[in-house]
Amino acid sequence: MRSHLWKADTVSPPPGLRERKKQATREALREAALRLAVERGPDGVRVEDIAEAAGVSPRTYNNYFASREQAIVAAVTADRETRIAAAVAARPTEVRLADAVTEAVVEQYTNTREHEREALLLITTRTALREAFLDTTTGIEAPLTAVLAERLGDTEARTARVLAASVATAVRIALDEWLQGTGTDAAGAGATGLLIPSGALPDLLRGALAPLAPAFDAAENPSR
Amino acid sequence: MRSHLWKADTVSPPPGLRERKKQATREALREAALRLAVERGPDGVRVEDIAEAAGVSPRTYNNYFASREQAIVAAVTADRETRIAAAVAARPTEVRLADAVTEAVVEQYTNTREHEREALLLITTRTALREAFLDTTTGIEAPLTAVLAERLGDTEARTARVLAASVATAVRIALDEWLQGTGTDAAGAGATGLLIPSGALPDLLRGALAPLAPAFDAAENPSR
DNA sequence: CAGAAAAGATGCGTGCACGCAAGTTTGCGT
DNA sequence: ACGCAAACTTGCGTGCACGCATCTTTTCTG
Repeated sequence: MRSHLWKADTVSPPPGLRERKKQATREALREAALRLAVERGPDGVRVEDIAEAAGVSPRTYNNYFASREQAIVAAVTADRETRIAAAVAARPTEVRLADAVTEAVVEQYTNTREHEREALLLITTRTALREAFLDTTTGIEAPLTAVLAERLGDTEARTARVLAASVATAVRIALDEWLQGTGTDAAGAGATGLLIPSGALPDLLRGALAPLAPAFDAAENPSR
Repeated sequence: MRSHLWKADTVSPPPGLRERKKQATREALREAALRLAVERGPDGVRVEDIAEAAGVSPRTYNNYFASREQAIVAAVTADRETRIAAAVAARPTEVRLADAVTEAVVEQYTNTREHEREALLLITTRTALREAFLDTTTGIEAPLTAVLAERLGDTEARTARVLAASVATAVRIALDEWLQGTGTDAAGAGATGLLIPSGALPDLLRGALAPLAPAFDAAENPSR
């Protein structure tokens, strides 16, 4: 149930009651996770607490999230992966694909709400939360693969998947460097006045994605 | 202790007694894990059993491996990641870097001993073991980054890391397709006479790594 | 409209997985 | 040779994380 199989086909019948209740439960869990983590500190929240706040049992919690950390970071990333794919799909086909992907990633990772900055600050203070946050980048692969396959042609399905997965891993590297720069547990924990310089993140993302541009160019124009 | 920080500098003083005992413990644990998994089936082995067979406590087991599955697959992969990096480093610098990496990967993933084939068959029967096996590809990044940085020049450290991580993720995709082709839990569990067609793996690996070749070429010859 | 099938929620039991503290072993410097 | 620091081992307690079985809710079909 946690593995969300994403399909490029966005025209689908309106979801039924069961599907709507599932989404509502998922959102309730991740909002509760983040709210409690911010209120009590990340160590003061147990799965039992989150489940109770969301009105479900701890067993149900584990049907949705495999760990405490996953729910907390889910509140931050909130479907960012599908938004990245949608942003790439929305760009005109004459835009260089490598540029389209890069700008979509930069756009989605810097349009942060105030609430999210607070959550990111929280995430930097714990190793398990940082790892879970970095792990969310794997969610970029499936939706982006679908968009790239459509753009490159279905015969390039393998290429689409490799390129999409490489984008995900480049994003992970950029975020890892970014979070390292904000201070690790040893330096960042308990530190006061620490701010996340989001101005640096676009440069890190562009720098991490740049080495992949030739691969995108070659896939887009195989005759060269 | 589980995160093994790999250094390209291979000339180092001979390890001390403590280091040798750590390595011996790690090897004892992974050999015990695999032996017990083969003897009793993967579901018949507990961490307590593995620890006892290796002569350490369960707590010590978790100092070395974060899960039951990690020890089992560690017996299969057995430092393959460092061997890949060493194989790339050993190739003459006039060999195209993309080719060097591809051939090193293919070589290290197909030189399998009979014992390993038995373990791979076991791995295909359980989802958790397959996921853990795929996760081992992340270990390719650090050693390969060091080799690529040396080859491309230290100013390209970021590029080296992105390319190495992309190789790791391409290998993961190839292995995922390969394991899917050998049958999933539904089809493979309990199936008799199922063989892993290792002849197909080189093609899958080459196919997965091919889209990254232009990125390697551009990094190797930036003036073009 | 009613019954069957599918999917979700939950309790229970089991096996972890990890932080912490205390004890032991190894390495290093004098 | 000895003392101290670093690293490792281990017991203990706590909070999971998951498989299984059972019950409930939603969807689908005749």
